[in-house]
Amino acid sequence: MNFDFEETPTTDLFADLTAPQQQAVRHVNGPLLILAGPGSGKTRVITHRIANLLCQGIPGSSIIALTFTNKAADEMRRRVHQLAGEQQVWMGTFHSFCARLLRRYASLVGLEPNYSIYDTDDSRRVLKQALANTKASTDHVTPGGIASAISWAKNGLCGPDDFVPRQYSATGAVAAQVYPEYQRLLREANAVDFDDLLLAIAQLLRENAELRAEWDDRYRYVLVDEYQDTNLAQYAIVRGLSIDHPNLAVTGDPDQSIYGWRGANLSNILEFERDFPDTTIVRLEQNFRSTPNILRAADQLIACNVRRKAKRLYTDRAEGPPVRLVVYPTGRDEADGIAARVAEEIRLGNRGANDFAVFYRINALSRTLEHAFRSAGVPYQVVKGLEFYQRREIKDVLAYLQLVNNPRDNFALLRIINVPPRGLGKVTVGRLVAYAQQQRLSLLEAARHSGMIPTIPARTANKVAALVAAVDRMAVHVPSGVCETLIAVLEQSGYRRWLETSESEEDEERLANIEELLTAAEEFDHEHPEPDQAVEHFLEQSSLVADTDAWEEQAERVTLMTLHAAKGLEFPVVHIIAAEQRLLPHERSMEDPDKLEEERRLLFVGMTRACEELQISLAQYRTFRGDRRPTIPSSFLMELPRQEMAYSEPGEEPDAGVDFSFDVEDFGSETAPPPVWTDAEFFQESPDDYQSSRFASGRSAKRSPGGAPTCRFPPSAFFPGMAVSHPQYGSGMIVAVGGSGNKRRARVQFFDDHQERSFLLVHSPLVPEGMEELLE
DNA sequence: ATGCGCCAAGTTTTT
DNA sequence: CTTGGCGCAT
Repeated sequence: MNFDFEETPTTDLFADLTAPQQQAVRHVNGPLLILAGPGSGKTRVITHRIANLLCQGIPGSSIIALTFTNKAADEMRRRVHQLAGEQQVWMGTFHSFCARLLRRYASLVGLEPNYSIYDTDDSRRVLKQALANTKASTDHVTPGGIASAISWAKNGLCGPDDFVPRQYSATGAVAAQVYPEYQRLLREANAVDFDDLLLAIAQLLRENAELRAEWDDRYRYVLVDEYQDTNLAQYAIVRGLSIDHPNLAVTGDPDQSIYGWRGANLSNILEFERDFPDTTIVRLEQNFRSTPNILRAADQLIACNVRRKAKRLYTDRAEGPPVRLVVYPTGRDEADGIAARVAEEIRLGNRGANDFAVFYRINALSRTLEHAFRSAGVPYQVVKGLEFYQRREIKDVLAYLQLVNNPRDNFALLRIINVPPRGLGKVTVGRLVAYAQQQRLSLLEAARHSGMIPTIPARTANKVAALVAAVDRMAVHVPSGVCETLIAVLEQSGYRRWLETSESEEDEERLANIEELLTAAEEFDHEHPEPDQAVEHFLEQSSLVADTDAWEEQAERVTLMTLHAAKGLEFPVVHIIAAEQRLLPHERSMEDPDKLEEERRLLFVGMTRACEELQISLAQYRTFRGDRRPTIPSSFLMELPRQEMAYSEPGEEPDAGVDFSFDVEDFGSETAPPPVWTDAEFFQESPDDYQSSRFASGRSAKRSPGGAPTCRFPPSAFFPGMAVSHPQYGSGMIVAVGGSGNKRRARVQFFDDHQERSFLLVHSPLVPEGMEELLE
């Protein structure tokens, strides 16, 4: 509103900002790199800067702000609105921006404007079909591996013909073979996958100079949030929009880059200054979020990374309670312990449920937590990556909508051709597909001709014809908006009746979900008064929203989410669970140093979400994939400032000076009690000592005379049941441990010679299985 | 063609 | 422990 706008004096935009923040907000022309540490008021700076640009008389329509998540875009929009009123500024995700642009230029890349957007699940089906069509050998490769190879290629701007597989890579070879067919199938169905959205626009901007100049001119001020997470395609897009008018402002933090697996290229931010000459660099290093205790721990951890821009984090805040490290006997104890602690704080009235968050590396770890919180009667919400829009019934119904919007969408038709069941099975589908291929028709067109397909019996052809007629009846409603079309889909497809007549409770829930979808559709219609493109835009939105976006900030509930989902958020109290080898550095990221650094950044992101209290925990035994295994403490724990942290076992006061020792009787007993680490044991070496002893004593550690530890792992890292290897005796398994501290011993059964041997752990060259590579 | 049941596999993170 | 894919029996 104009009124608001004028009531907000320019000076207010700079009030309560630090000097560096003001500098960034004031910056108008030329490239700007804002290196923003966690909690440094980055969003504030971006929104104030947009408001400032508007104050300078720059039209909102020439400003574009690109984010990675809808959540970030919504937040930005809300805050800019607050500062400067309703604006024409485009604020949205890269994908939604590209989707919109691609509608306009669809024909330039062989698409029609009503193209479908396939999510990962849909893309999988296409890939499966492509694999079948090319008869590629699937030995030694997984569909997932091929999918990510293709995705990787697209993010690196490699089209199907430029793809050069890595040598000696089975997956690469198959991907090279399948990629063109995969792409052909997508185009045939007038569909794109997520990566295509970026790829297509990047290529357009690169190859079509006129078009590039037009959009560069249109968006003279470009802002990119989380720049450290951009991949090559996104980089090309940003670059293309910033050549004639290089008023590009990016914010990011190399230490918070956690999407390398998705093709994010850390070089984009590390080399921004080289790419854009005369860049102004602003460093936001003051942290307004966390206590110094938390900050020091996070800072010391991240200092272990090599690929980074050194950065000093500081805060004016007062010291808080020490960061806690807690060891629980099992994963269940861990969950129960946290839930109990949270429940107690709430009961005492110290905190509300929404003050707490629990982070974990993988979604699978949420189950135990959910169970614990439910038993403890603590309200919680799980922020899952895939929820609503991935549900079968939602995807089914949306597939009808997709088919109606894009009649060439073969995969949508394949999905719903027999849902609800209408007697059209594999055989009929096969005949339709064959006919469509032979006649070069879309599947729906082929279905229209079902009566003329000799291989299809008349009775079946009638069923097919009925389906086609139903789809046609749905299509009639498209101009009237999403809600009406959706209702037509539910009626004409028989989907609603199918669920209604079902006895199962599951189907009842599905019906409820569909009602929810209808509500969303209604809302959408309400917000988008022009009904002609409503269905298309609704589909676009539903495929580009993640459920992370549905997280309710204000709800009185504990938040449970993955470390990835936590980025950009903050909570008074944060718990990070399962700080264990193979889980927190995830097992698939342990060998590659770059990936290991990314895991470290992930933990860094998690830690820096905490404002007042931070607890990192692990379990000695964890049940995973059905079986219970002893764990190895995360190597990252060795990189924290252990001397100033509070270490405790559940039930113990922090730093209570616990001293557990094992009886020798425990040796050899099958049911040995879980191993226990004392503070002293666990934190035996400072990081520097740890590193130097690691690298000084090579693979076959020699016994040093003075009694200094030569083992490269703390004695407490070894448990009964753990697989270990020995440079001389090969691999074996620990059958028992005893003693504590430097006297802790392990008895190992070796597989090679079937002998049992006993070791004084501090001096042993024993290495936990799978950790050998870590030692170089 | 449908539905059931078994076996197998595969599990990071998300637009 | 889950999901999904496949094969068999009806």
